[in-house]
Amino acid sequence: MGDSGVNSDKNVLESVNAAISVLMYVAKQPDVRLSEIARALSETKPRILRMLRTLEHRGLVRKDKSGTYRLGNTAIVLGTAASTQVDLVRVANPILERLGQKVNETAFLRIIDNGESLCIAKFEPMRDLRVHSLIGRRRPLYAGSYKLLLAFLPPQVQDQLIPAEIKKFTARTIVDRAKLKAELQRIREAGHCVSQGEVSEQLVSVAVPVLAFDGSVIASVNIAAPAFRTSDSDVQRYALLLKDAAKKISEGLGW
Amino acid sequence: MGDSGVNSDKNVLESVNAAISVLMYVAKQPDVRLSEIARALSETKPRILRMLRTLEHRGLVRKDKSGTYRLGNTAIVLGTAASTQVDLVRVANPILERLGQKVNETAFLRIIDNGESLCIAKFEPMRDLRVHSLIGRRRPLYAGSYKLLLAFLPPQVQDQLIPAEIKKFTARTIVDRAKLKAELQRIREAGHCVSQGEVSEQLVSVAVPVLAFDGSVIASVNIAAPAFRTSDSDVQRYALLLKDAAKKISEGLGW
DNA sequence: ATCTGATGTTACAGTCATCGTAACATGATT
DNA sequence: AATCATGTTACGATGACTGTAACATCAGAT
Repeated sequence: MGDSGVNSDKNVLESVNAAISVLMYVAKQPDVRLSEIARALSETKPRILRMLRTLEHRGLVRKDKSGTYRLGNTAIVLGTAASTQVDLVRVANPILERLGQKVNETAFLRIIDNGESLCIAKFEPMRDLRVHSLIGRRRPLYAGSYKLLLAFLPPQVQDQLIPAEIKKFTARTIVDRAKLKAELQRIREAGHCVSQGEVSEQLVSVAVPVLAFDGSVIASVNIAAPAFRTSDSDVQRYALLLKDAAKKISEGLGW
Repeated sequence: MGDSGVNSDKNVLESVNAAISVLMYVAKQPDVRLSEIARALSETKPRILRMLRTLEHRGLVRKDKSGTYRLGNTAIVLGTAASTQVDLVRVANPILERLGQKVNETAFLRIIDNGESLCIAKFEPMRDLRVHSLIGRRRPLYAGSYKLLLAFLPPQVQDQLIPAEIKKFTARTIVDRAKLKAELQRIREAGHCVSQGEVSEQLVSVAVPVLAFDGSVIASVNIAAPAFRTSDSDVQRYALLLKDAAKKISEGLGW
């Protein structure tokens, strides 16, 4: 694995790395105080102060009058530039939007990042009751429809990524390792994944793989919807629409 | 002014600051090589390498197979979080969109950042010929409709921000200092600013101030359009619509 | 009003992370 | 081959960064 240790990666500048941690903490917890950051990251206050000053100097964070910090203008500039530079997101966004509009439910895109499932693009429909989704949210790879990404990895990598202790989100969460592996096999054969309340009781989620130019799975497109308004035929329809969307994204990536 | 020097700000971590420079360079110049960054920033290659490795380790940049760097997934997460945290952008975006849809032209939001005009939100209509706009683009404060922000600053601050040598973008650019100051006075009285080809020959741009809760000017809303399809009455209409949009944004900020 | 326990801030001296040099590796172009 | 780019590794010197300690400021409690 190479980077199995705590602070293993070589050639990483410690102070820069720590500053990024501060930045990401502010991203996750807006309107946070210096002391809270120091506590959460187990750092000293002077160090955090110096880092916040540096980040503020560049506009990445902004200090409010009340003394709390939140992200600043430079973070917006950065994110906008990133959206145009990360092919996957740039290509997927309009396709996700059309898909989501069509089914009038939440659609999103997930990738594997650091052994977790990470949401990097989304669409939410304009209706009162809808599934909330959040870019940047991380989820375990073994749960619900997130497991689709796991299913298309080599078995030995799967084994490494499935933890010894599987967290039981709901009564339907698959906690048995053997059952999970069998389910992964089934997903690979079916080419899509359906989760009926495995992570949240009342939610149904369908996922489908997005292929890169070389045929490898690089992401998943998902639709998530409240169970009460999602019939079996809806699920079937979603799977088909998702496969179509995934194909379009793949093509957009230069398949 | 306190921070008038070149590298004046105290308590700024040099290595973190330099790493941010690398990050922002990648944001501006996608698919850039290590050597080019080192050259552009006048740094040594090993230093840039260490910084890129650190940024890559956190997913802020991504190294392509060809050895070039571009922004990574974490930058997207960061930017999305920033959009929801920066009040001005969050509030302005939907209002900008409605405004832009209505006039079927490009609308954007600008603030003063580091003595320049910085674009932090935009809307572009879906039509073949439209004004291109870019979040993160910086423009001089004295030119075209960008000067609206300058107009509402105290006179002595204006004097500091107007450079000795004014760059002549077009034949219509106001290069005379006295004329510029007179124009700023006129803008303040009128409450809006019209630029007819002062920055780009064929463009008309109208701008209006956005007030913060305390009545200070914190941003400008602009509409930019090709001159040939923009009549004087259009300009008048834009000014009114802009004032309406600016008022809505101010209210959204808790005016 | 005084005390208490937070907060953010400054200063400083030690040391370790960070730096640049130099040497090497790799690949493209002549 | 030879040249001139590129990216990479190693290592010793040094100064940027660190934590400690002391101070400042504020809120709440007594």
